[in-house]
Amino acid sequence: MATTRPVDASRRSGRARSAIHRAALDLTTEVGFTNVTVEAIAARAGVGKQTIYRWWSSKGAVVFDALLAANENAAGTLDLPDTGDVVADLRGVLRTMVAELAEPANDRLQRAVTAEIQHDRALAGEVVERLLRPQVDAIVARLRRAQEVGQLPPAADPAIVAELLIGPVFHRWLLRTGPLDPAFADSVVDHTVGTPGLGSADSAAV
Amino acid sequence: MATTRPVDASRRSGRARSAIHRAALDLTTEVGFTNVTVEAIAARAGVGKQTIYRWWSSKGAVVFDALLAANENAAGTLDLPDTGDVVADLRGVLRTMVAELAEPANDRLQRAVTAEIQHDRALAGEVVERLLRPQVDAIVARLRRAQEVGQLPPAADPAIVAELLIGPVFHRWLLRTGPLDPAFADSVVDHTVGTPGLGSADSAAV
Amino acid sequence: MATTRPVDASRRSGRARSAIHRAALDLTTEVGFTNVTVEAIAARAGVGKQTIYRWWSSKGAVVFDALLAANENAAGTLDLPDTGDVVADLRGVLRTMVAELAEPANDRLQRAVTAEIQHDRALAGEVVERLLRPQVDAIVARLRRAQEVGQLPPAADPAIVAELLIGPVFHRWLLRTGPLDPAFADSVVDHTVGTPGLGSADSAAV
Amino acid sequence: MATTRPVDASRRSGRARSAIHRAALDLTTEVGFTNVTVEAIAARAGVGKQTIYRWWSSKGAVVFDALLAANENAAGTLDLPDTGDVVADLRGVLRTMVAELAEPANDRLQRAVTAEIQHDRALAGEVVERLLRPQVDAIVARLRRAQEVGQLPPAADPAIVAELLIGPVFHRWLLRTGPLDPAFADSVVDHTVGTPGLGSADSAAV
DNA sequence: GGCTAAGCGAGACGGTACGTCTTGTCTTTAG
DNA sequence: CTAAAGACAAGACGTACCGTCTCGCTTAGCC
Repeated sequence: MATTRPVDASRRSGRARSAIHRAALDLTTEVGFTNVTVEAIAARAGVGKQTIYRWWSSKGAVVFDALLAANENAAGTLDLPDTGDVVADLRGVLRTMVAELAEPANDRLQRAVTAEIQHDRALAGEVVERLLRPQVDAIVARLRRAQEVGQLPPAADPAIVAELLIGPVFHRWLLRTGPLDPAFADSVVDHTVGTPGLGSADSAAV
Repeated sequence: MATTRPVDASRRSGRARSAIHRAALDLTTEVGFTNVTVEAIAARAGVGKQTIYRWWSSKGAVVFDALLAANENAAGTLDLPDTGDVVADLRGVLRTMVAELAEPANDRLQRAVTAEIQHDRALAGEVVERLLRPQVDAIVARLRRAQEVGQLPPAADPAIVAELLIGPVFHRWLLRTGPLDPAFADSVVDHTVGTPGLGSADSAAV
Repeated sequence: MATTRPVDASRRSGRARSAIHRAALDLTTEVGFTNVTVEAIAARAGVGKQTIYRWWSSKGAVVFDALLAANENAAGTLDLPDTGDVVADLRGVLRTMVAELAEPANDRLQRAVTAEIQHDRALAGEVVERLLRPQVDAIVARLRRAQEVGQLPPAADPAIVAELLIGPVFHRWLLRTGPLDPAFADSVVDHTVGTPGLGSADSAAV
Repeated sequence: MATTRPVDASRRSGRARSAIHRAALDLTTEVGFTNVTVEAIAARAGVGKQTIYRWWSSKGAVVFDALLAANENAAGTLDLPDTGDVVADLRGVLRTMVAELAEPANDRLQRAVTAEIQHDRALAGEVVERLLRPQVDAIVARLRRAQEVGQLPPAADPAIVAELLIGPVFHRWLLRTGPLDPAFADSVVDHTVGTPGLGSADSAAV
């Protein structure tokens, strides 16, 4: 060509970065995190291994960075719906959570993440802060509004209640202790914020 | 064990078996599951690698079998104390759970197990059935007794309530979303079976 | 056999012995000596490994014992034909030798033997004495008769001449330095005992 | 080298290559070819196993490549002395050959080579062409000069005569059919090119 | 004709080496 | 001058055999 374009190094490096992100995510869902190799990511991304090692410290770091980047882009709003009925709203939230975890690609990816952060505290912190925390905060906010309108006793700690909701779903999903379906989601919500008098036989007797 | 290949087990060397178990557990707590190698286990146990591969299919299988065997031996009774006060009893159970997870060696081992079973469904099933299930069942039994004496509303599903108790603890431990201390254990119990009227603002208002 | 350990041979199972012999020979021609394993011989013969190790000291010992036993059975007489024409007779001998070495199964087996005896002096001795020596002796005997009837100069050492005949054929076969065909066999005989005056230009000039 | 896999050799590390060559040769003479292992070569050379497997296909290939390289360096001239007396000259050649084969380190190495090339045709070809052929060619050249000056009958084929000289020495050495000493070397030369009339009793009678 | 010592088939055992794979660093080469 | 391509040292992988060692079970031969 007559006019050769000047090589823009910053743009090129961005190309490599996103190619690596894409390759990392694709490979993880295709063969599972354990079977992903740095070499495979480099090959798939059309990139030298050194280009990966220059910016990331390990396979884990690459894949999570990719995951976080993807999530951040797709983030959108995390405001929970507020129909005025906190039980109905939370049922919706937990049903969504259950549905997402049931989706195979998601399930695989989340399990890989959960497994991996068990031996990398730094990654763990980042994943929790950037993927999980926003979700929890949204629930806490919704619970606070419920408290304001008297749908939740003032004594209840919204932060604890949020964990009471998320914890069992997470537990059942991760350990497969039972079927993870909408019915379970509803049960958790009902036992936590829905059933009057669950807290004590006395109140039920009232 | 279920995780072993069904060869002729009658000729199996008990000496080798227990040496491998011990080596596997020791190494896992010493260097962490990820850094354990089959070769190291074999060397430490004074055993040929083939003797490991003859009876187990992977590093994971060895370590879990070791863990399960150790737990089975130490099992003893799983009956929860029944002081008549279900809230107090459950506080005790969760405080114990929290304390155990706080113990470094235990923490490491449990995290390794949890991470590993994410990519081995067979192991996952076994771990859940043999390590977790008994614990859950004991809590369910205790809850049922509470129901019989009117400390828990008849409408509550003891199985769900048990997960409401365990789930949040597990979640906070695994993801380190917050401090895992006795206070948190108490909070979970209180919000789940202790606080009258948590279930609804109405009942609290009564 | 000399290569076996002197246990109590009276109880020895003939069935096992011959099954091992057969398996050893078959496997050697099938996959080559290097790829034969004691375990494979045992399996093929339907025999425990210990039964082999009880009577032989190594894979080599088994295969050679098998080979020697087979040869001894098939031995018959080694008398060379004596048509009165020593050149014609030796051409026949060498042509036969060449033809046998050209036969693939034989070629493989002989090469395996030759390779193996390079690192087992005891086996080497036995192979030479029991497989090679009779052949050489037969040639020497024929040469002596030729000498008696004046077809070979009295000064020639029949033992040396025999090696002059066998050596080149063996050399060309083992190292594949050239085509091993009847023409070569004839050439060797002719240059050694056939061509008048090969020995010196003077005699040729006579 | 012909025994290597045709990867991109331009990037190859000369340091690794020669360290491997040296280690291979040293180990072979120290413990014998059979007891040499690729792992030991790698360890001794301070090299990863993969670096060996990247460029050679087997232990044999490494050792021979090392041997060939060493021989090529040390090659020098292969011109045989020409004193005018072909018998004396050839006696010298064969005595040298005998002496070299009698030297223990050499004996071990040559036997190992000879054994090994029995199950690797490619290696066999290379060894013959690069180690043996030059030697044979030198003898053939000397014989041709002898023919020109009438010390060898024109009818004799120098190539065959060369094999008549080398073959028996090789045969006796490899199979240990008898003492390999200078006397034998002389005998072979005398019976082949030295003794007038060995070819026929008639010429002797003249 | 029963006892007993052996040989037997089987195969687990502690080992060694195999040839492959991946890691993270270092080096070459082409654009 | 940079970055792809990929060689390198290291070391674990899971497999194949080694030669030794029990196991029960024939089976031979001496009492």
